[in-house]
Amino acid sequence: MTQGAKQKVEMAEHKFKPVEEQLAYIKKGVAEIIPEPELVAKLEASRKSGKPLRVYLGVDPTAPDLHLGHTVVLRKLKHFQDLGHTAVFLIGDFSAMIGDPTGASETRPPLTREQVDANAKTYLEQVYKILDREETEVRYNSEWLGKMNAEDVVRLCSHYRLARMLEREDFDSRLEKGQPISVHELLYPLLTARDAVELKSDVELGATEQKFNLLVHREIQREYGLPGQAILTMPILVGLDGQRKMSKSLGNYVGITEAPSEMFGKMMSIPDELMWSYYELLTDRAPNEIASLKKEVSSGKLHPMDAKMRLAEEVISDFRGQEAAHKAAENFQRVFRDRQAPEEAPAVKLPKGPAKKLTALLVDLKLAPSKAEAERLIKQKAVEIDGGTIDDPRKDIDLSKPTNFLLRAGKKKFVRVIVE
RNA sequence: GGACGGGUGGGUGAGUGGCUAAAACCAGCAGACUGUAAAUCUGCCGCUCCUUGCGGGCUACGAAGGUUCGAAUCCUUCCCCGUCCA
Repeated sequence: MTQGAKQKVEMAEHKFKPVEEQLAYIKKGVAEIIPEPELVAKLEASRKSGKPLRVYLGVDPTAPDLHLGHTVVLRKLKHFQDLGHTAVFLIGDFSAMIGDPTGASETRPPLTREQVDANAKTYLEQVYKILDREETEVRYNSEWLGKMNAEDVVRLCSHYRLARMLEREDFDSRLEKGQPISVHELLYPLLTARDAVELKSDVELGATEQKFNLLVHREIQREYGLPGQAILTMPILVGLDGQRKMSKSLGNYVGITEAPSEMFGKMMSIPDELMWSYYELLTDRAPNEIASLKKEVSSGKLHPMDAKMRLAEEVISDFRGQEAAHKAAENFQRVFRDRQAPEEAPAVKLPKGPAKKLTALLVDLKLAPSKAEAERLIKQKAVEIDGGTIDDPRKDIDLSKPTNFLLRAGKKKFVRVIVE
């Protein structure tokens, strides 16, 4: 062995942590590794050769904002990045126009090019709150999918069988229930498999509901003469209702661009039991740390509310910084624990003008979606001005002279109204 | 291409001429209780106007027309979905 080659091997040995150590880090919070021995072998090979693994996560930019549910898998990708592997963030700008049928009980309306582009842009900015901007390889699947011609598509499709495709649960159950399935939906897993082929990935990450797609990707990679990627799935993050998966359409989500105090309030509203899975999937606390926290709570040493507040503060500081998170925590204490007015309610300046109906004012300030709803809120004693309940739906608010009051609608919504 | 079944509010789903802004359930919202948790209980849950009344107007049962004093309900055409046959 030459001097140089020897040196190279030594360097390689030091580039990655021992496989066992890596594996322990990788496994935290993971739902399933398919197949685990293969992942271990890949890690070993990479350590030996000094070549990082290519680990990718594909995301369809179907909505402009990320929520905590999305971050679970992103955090796992970040873990690989921390270990020195190559994180590939794939934006499914092409596949988003088909729409992933996963978990869908009906065909999704396809997105337009414009929507997809706009979403992709805001996605990336948010993704960098978790991933290292410099170290992340960002790819768009239109790069290759957009170039495929009919022949390429036919070829690709010939690698998979209909019966296999229909095995997947959402197709099967839709078929069973007599619900429509469009042919283009069958294409989704195949086209995204093309991504795995192009990226020559060693590992692909996804939520458990993506398992079927990821497995197809692995098989197709082999059909194209590549070693099949290992698959790593993460559990679905349960939403605020404690029942269903966190999703925007269900409204049980915490967006990562939301105001810290908003995020805080939402996090606090999760069922107690749920906080442990949030700890596991949304923080970097070690499993044994979480276990001991849990023990403290069940023994009565730690109040569940305090444990939850700690969680909320930790998660929020990941996205908004420690200071903002801490402020949100203080604000929460003040408003809900001590039942005082928030220190900083969003202030709205109104022009001087004639008296206005309270119902109209509530709508103007977006505290109610319609006047009918505003009237209901008032009748239900949900509206307060400077701490005093208003129950007269016909009340007029005098805006003809300078004034300043705190308007509350419901538990969470406050606005400071200022007329100068 | 043919035969049959179907399209109702955010969801499931009742309703076959007026009593239906449309049952019931779920979701959602508000209040009580609390730890803004959960559970529970109570109320609300299309929009709008005012004289806030078991008030008036408007919009709504795939779409457009029609019958009728009156249509989610009947008729015509169209669109969409499913099942079976080819």
